[in-house]
Amino acid sequence: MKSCCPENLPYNQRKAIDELIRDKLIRGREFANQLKVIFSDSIGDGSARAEDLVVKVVNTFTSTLSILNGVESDEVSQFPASIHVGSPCYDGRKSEDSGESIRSTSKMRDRRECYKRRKASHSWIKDSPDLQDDGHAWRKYGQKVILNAKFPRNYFRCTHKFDQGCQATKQVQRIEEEPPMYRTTYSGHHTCKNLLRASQLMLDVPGVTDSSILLSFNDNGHGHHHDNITNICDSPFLSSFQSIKHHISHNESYSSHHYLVSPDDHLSKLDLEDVICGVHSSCTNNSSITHQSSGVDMIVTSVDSHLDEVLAYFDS
DNA sequence: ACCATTTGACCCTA
DNA sequence: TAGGGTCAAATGGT
Repeated sequence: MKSCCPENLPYNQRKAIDELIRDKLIRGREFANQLKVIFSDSIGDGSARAEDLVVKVVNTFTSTLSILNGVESDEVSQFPASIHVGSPCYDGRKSEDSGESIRSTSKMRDRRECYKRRKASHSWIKDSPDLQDDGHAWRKYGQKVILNAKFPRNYFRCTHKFDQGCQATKQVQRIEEEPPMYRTTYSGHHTCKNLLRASQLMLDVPGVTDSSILLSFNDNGHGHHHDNITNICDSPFLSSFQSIKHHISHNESYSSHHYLVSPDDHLSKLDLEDVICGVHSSCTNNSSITHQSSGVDMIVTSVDSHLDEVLAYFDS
């Protein structure tokens, strides 16, 4: 399966057009988000329905961008099966063949065409002392011994990769023996129907629905490309979380790099789902996700009535 | 029988 | 060419 662009175009031109499409989609989503804010400020049945439609538009942009980010600049794309029926990469099940090696067969060419290494951007890291359920259904597809690492790395893809074309993957690696610590690297956002389960997990916890959520950011110094981020809105991290970006760019910070999201902000389930997918356990613990290329941390904390204590903790 | 995991092979990127 | 991400046949569990 090729890029979004006509195959007869040179690679760099196709790449440029793909970039253009991505920019247009991002802008479209921003406009839809702004429209959503306007509707959420209005009152009445009509505006409620309109807001619902705008939410659908935003989600369409988001899932399309996820697909495009999966394609990225690769010459060969990884579009989901749902829109590319018949691709040998996405036929859902391996086609049983003779015992003949795939070498020198057409099958080998097919495999080569569908194989592309995933890009490292749009990935985020979560360290955790245990392997909690993050609310998504994962299927393990590989394990590798990693050079200079004590423990093997495990590879997981979304269970709905084939039936819904969901491109989300994660890698899990134990990084500490005692105390136990696991590093999970997520790549790609879920576009499957299971998407809401993670945020549901958090928001279903008694007492969480009526409490605020604190988003804390800090540049942990591991970034290579953007070492001096004074305005968190400029961080490439937030290009993955446009609705959060919109919210914090229109609201005052509680203190440096701390933003409070209250239930009144109309930034509940749908808007926070991407973030919570990464840190759903924040309802009981403080967990962070780290944007891999920029080195920016985002911490999501349920605040309850202890806002001052939480802020003091992060400022210390 | 069906589905998930294991594991060696394959193949891409740096 | 080494390292590591993915594939897919073999295997195991229900």
